[in-house]
Amino acid sequence: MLACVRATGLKLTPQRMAIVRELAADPTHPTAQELFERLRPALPTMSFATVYNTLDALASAGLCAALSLAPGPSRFDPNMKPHHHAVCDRCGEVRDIPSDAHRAAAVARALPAAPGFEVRSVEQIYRGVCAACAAAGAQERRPGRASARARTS
Amino acid sequence: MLACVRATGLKLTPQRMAIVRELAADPTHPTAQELFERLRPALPTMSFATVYNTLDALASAGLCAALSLAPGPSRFDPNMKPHHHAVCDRCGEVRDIPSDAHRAAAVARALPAAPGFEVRSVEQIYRGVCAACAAAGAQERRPGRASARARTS
DNA sequence: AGCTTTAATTAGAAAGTTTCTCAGTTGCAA
DNA sequence: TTGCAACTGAGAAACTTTCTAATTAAAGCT
Repeated sequence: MLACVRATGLKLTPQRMAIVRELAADPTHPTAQELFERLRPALPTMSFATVYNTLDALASAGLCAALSLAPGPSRFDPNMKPHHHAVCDRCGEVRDIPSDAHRAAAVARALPAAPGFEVRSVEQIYRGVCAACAAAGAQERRPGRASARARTS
Repeated sequence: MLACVRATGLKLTPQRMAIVRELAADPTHPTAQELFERLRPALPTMSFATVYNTLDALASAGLCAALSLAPGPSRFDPNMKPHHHAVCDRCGEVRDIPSDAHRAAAVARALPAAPGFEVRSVEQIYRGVCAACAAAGAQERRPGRASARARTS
């Protein structure tokens, strides 16, 4: 993945290398804040804005994806192969779900309900409760910004 | 819908009636800010927090859905029937897409890739460019928080 | 290696979004 | 009608993201 960064014209700085390495190794879709805190010991002078800038640059270059699937901060996904996501309404955890290859072929088909809308990708969102939250019981809620309203559609 | 508000134990205040009426009549998935500004002429003393509180209460009661499908503020959806969404990567517009009834039956099926995850709903997200943005040309971007990184997966 | 160009980094401020506090008000069940 | 619990309004606070300006550093070329 590091080689890809160069290939897109982005400069290979130590901060970027660290961010890319950390993100590529992490399947849990970390937030910018989480990455920042994990990297702070190694790069104590790195600015928080650099994490945002870098993730934004990576996403713009098509090297990672920014996910906004639930309230709260964006999460970043190093997996650029087509796939779906399972989102926990309690803790906000996002998990990859491999997509059936045959269904991915439906991408770019016109939407009868939205004439003129040019579809570039289709993803499926499975909303529910992850195993950990289910085990923790019904009274638990994730700290901070999540609440019952995290449920959508 | 107003009757439903009472039915869930929520009190029927003038503010709530106005918010519910405005939201129910609007298929464009308005943000809290948009609703607040539209209602301000009629309810000039209403607080912005009241709009958030009310929408949160409605969503918790299952009378509307809070959508977080793209960067930027949450959008609210009065349509509680199962359906999908088309999201414009440029302007952030969200449009309803009716769901095939037979596919909705797949809800609650276990996910082999995420054992223990209890699926409560499945929705499909079509990402792309809406007709208006496509007509406006490739150089246009939506104001504020959107950018190329709005693309996900 | 040194120079140049250009992009990236830092730190902090600012903007935007959402939640919280608390005093005062009001819907509504009894 | 009365009392209680829930709601509202106003502002502050917390959180997320973007921006600014000055400095620093990477990449390509000699």
